[in-house]
Amino acid sequence: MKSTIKDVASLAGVSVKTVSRVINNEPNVRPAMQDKVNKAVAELNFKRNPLARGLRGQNSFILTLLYSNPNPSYVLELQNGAIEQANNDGYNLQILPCDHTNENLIDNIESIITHSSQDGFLLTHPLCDNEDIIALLDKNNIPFVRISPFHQEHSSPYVLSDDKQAAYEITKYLISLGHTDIAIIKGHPDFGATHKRYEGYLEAMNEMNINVDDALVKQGQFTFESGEVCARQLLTQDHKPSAIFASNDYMAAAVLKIAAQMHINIPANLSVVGYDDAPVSRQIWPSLTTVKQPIYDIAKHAVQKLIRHIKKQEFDDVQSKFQCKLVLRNSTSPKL
Amino acid sequence: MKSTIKDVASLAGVSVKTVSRVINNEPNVRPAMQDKVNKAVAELNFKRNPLARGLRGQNSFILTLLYSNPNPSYVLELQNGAIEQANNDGYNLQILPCDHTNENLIDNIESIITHSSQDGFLLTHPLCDNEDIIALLDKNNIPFVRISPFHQEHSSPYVLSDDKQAAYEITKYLISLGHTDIAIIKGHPDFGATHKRYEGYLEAMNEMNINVDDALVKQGQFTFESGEVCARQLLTQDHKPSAIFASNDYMAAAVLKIAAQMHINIPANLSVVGYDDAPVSRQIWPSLTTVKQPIYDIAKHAVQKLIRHIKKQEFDDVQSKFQCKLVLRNSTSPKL
DNA sequence: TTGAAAGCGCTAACAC
DNA sequence: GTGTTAGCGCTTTCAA
Repeated sequence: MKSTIKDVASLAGVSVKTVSRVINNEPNVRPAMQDKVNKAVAELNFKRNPLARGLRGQNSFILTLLYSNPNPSYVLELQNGAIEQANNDGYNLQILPCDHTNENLIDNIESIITHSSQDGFLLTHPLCDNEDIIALLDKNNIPFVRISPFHQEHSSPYVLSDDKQAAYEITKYLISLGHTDIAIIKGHPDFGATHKRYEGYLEAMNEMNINVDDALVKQGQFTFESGEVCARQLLTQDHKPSAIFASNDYMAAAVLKIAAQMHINIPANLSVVGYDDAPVSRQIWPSLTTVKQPIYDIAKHAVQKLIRHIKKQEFDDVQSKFQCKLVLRNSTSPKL
Repeated sequence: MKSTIKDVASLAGVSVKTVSRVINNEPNVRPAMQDKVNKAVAELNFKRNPLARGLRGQNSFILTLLYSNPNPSYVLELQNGAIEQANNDGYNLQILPCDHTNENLIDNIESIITHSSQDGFLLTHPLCDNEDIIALLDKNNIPFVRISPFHQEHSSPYVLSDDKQAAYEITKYLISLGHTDIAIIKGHPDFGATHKRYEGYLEAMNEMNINVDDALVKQGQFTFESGEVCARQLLTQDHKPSAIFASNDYMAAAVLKIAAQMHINIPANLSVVGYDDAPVSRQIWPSLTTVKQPIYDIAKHAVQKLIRHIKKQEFDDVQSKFQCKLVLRNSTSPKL
């Protein structure tokens, strides 16, 4: 049977409180006592009952990861990093998928936070830019950490990857290959990443004094289908690009499809870059030059930040910024 | 503040036990009482504290989804279905990723089940064919439902999709297009699905009296890279196939890559089919003819089965089998 | 530095 | 049909 704190106490010949002190690393316990308790804990293979702990104390040691994101590999990497770190720190992670376009979103979330007990929230974009959600968490005094927010006014801590810088670099890379007619397919306007990536693109173009023709800027939605539409426009209009920066890999894959249908050789006659290093970027031919965000590390760090925030212990910067990595593959080549 | 059962009791002017009876739908409460309690519950927006409930009762209302699977879209669909159904039935779902190749797998799982409280496990393949895990759960008397097991001897309930039938159908489809030199790239031998899909292929070939040349049967690993290796062999050896059945979409995508490099036109000169309806099957050109498993429904059903199993209430079949759907896209065409 | 006792919110057991 | 009481395993007073 499962051992309880009482079992440990009687085996060690001390009071339950002393056991509690030892397992919680509280001060004021003599080393001799600690040894006795630790031995008993080991012998009985004792672990605290998290339910009882949560019921008694004011914290449940449950962290909630709230997301609304159609990118499975992104979400899974986020989950894995967050679970890893949470477990390391003695927390459980509750996974909470939701749909940011759902009308009842706020009500759903409210029902969850009012009637279960989580110590904190991890909010991914685009949810972390939703003012109603933020207001709700603030109202209920629930600590949260935002992952990749676009708006950064709020005083809560956040973690992000330097999307603008990465977009700048990948655009510079295309320019370094000799391209000047570089089109961009933007992402969904609700996502902060969309704007940051566009800014990085613009900065690189401006810095190199390359004029950005409006006709080379297309509004996508981050979906494969939107990528197809934009690619078809770009490759049939008067001003045709020699390189296309798609704001994610799904849309970049769509460019490859349209190019194949039009018998445009990639990368010989058209260079294409994506963003995210999604599985498809490796599963397609030519494989995509793209940008890899350190999602796993971001998630781990966000959990650490959240726990610090919950414990109000150490001082921590409000912002943590992670650098992305360019991944050079086969969809780009020097301009002929 | 959060309301408790006591608040409800005093507002309704009844005892806590009566409130407990009402919120748990127990019998022997007069309608008038029920009304009073329900009104108070609504007014206070009361919800049970799951921690207290779990601590007191012998069940925690936590179900654990244990998986070890490199396919993000599969895992996420599974999660979503399971979460949906669990929440509907008043359970929480704990997500537990693990690595089936990890040496300490059993110890890790044992540490989890010994010292936290879950009412039941959902086991996906290949974990559900791991005898050590099954023995561990049996030893601890934890109910579990297996998802897509290969070995079906164990008496615990399981849910699966009819992989053999789907593989049979997609092979028949290729045959119906006039193909006879149909190669198969098998999946990782540790996965039950690998064998079922191979069986379905063999059955279709045998039924149509088509001899299966060993040279057309390649051992893959479900990875893109293994698909590349097999495709290169198939397309360079003496006996070249006119159609290839890859046991999943990743490997099918790899076939497309190798074919592109060898300037083999798909589907005109080579038909390719995959399995799983993974995102890549839509993000690649030509898009893949493949098989869609009803993963979401399988997950929901598995949760229902698990809850019934936990409650030992209704009789339920040990096996639930779901049919897959052929998805016809652009990677297949009649043999020239 | 240590321990006894109370109680978190709920449900099971038992009384009425 | 309804209420009282005990106690799940733990941590938090507060006293020693």
